Amino acid sequence: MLFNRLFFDHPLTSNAFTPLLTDTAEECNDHQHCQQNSQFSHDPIEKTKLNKCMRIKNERMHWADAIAQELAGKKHVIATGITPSGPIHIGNMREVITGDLIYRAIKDAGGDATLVYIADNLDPLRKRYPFLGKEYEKYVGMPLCDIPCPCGECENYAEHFLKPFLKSLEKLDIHPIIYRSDELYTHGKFDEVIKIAIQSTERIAKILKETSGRDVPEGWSPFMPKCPFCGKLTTTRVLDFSDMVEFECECGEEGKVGIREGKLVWRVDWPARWKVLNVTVEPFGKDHAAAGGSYDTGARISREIYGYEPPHPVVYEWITLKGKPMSSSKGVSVTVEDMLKVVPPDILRYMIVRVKPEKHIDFDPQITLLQLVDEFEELDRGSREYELSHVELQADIPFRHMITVVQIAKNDDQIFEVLERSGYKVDRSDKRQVEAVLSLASNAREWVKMYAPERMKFEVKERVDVKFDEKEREGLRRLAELFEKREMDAKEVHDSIYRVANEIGMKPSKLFEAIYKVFLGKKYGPRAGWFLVSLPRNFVIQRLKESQEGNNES
RNA sequence: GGGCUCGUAGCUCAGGUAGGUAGAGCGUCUGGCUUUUAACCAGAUGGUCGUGGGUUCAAGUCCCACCGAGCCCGCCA
Repeated sequence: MLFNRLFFDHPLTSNAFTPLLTDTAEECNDHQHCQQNSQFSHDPIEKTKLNKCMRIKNERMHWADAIAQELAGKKHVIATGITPSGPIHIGNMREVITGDLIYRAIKDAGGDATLVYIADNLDPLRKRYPFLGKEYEKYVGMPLCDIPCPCGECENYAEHFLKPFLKSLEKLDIHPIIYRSDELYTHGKFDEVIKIAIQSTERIAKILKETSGRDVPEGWSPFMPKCPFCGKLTTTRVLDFSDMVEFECECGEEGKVGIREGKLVWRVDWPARWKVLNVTVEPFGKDHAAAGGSYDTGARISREIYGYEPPHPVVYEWITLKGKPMSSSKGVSVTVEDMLKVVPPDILRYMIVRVKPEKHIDFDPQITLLQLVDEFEELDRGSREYELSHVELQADIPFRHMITVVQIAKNDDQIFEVLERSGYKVDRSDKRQVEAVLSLASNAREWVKMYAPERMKFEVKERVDVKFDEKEREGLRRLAELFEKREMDAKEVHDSIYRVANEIGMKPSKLFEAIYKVFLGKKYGPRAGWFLVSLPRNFVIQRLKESQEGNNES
């Protein structure tokens, strides 16, 4: 970043062709010189030196900044969009996060940008998905915004899936201007582009044929009227157009509707939208990117029909779930909502931030996810990755520790007590802090429930139900004494365990096992020192003493 | 059949529009802290850059061919 600014802030001077030789990049103060000269010099040694200098600009730059740099000098509208035909999963989410990152990068570079999200709620329901009841069969072909909500509580089908998604956007600190396509159409924003499309039917058909190599069917129209009788978009055929669209429908009816009663087919809708919203940057999945795919046809329609330069494409790869492509309809998916139940939002952002859009991501909610969390928490707070991932108001408590905490605490109050004892201060009068902590705790609790391997799960037992041998009792007794004597911090406790074991000639591992058995009834558990100080001190003392009861007393 | 994207250390990835001595994190190993337990510190280890050609004084980087993975070309976003 810094190097880049230096590079670009340097004006080209009049003696640009004077060789400027330096041994190290730091010594060079005018990279423009080096750039020019490396191209014209024929002396290999000189070239080497010059190029070495130029190399400096190849220092790590985040992909979002690189895109922003490429786009510099113009006002931008970044358009994202997802069809709310089912639960929106994290694969879909890549589109919006990618857009947001570019948006932030442009802003950070001092540019002007707007982020837009378009909910394609006018798209027809393609089929009755497995998660829908039989009664939905009759809605196939109707716009999503005209179909009743599955839970009966939202305005319509589209809103049902949109609501949790929009809420997730908030959590992810993504704030696009939100459009719903039914509003864009019915409010007349698309009037113009629809008219042009219908009038250009022949030319559009030709473009589609030329780019995708497919003949469009007889009587094809870029506009799908919505049949006022059966409410469907997919069953109508356009017969004629003057001011109104004349159509016939498979339901047997025919008639005329206005151009606000319907929708452009996807391949035309896309470029039309670019024109209407002045879109200049468009992230999209690789499915649209192939030759003859919808970006190709869209770009031509945009130029040739709408006279609009198509937006800068940003192609992103799919996110797979343990190797399988995500698909809500096949049940192979993790919804954004679900993921945010399990990890804080910055982790989801980081997952997208850390790799270039064209890189494929395989998602595994179990251990890999935890590694992702660790990696993020270890990240240098000043790094660009951290900056781009970071979401305001995040509790600064390691997730792994929280996993221990929530398994000790029985309720919200105890969470704060446990945190306090283990050295994390939370100002409980600060509502936002409290909220942040509870939200992280809820993530951890959910993660344990859903994905934790057995080894990481534990429960503090109500009573000791294990008997110990003499050595073990001795070790535990001495620990109890230490706890009684004074308060210790986690490290001290941890050290004491080793010391006590050594004092009585016991293998430390045996003492650790005994401790875990006393409290958890298992031979292993979270790091002992940190675990023990998380518990109430009196309880620890009492429990250690209880371990003395049993066969040696009788 | 046509096309798009990806292939760099054991793993995850930088090295994107500028050819110039192959990088980071994690892991692994070693050493240290009277210390294997879900810890910390220090150091070390690690790659014929998918393969084969070509251009060049110089190629992970540019060109061609091939291999492997995924996807698109069914108007369906």
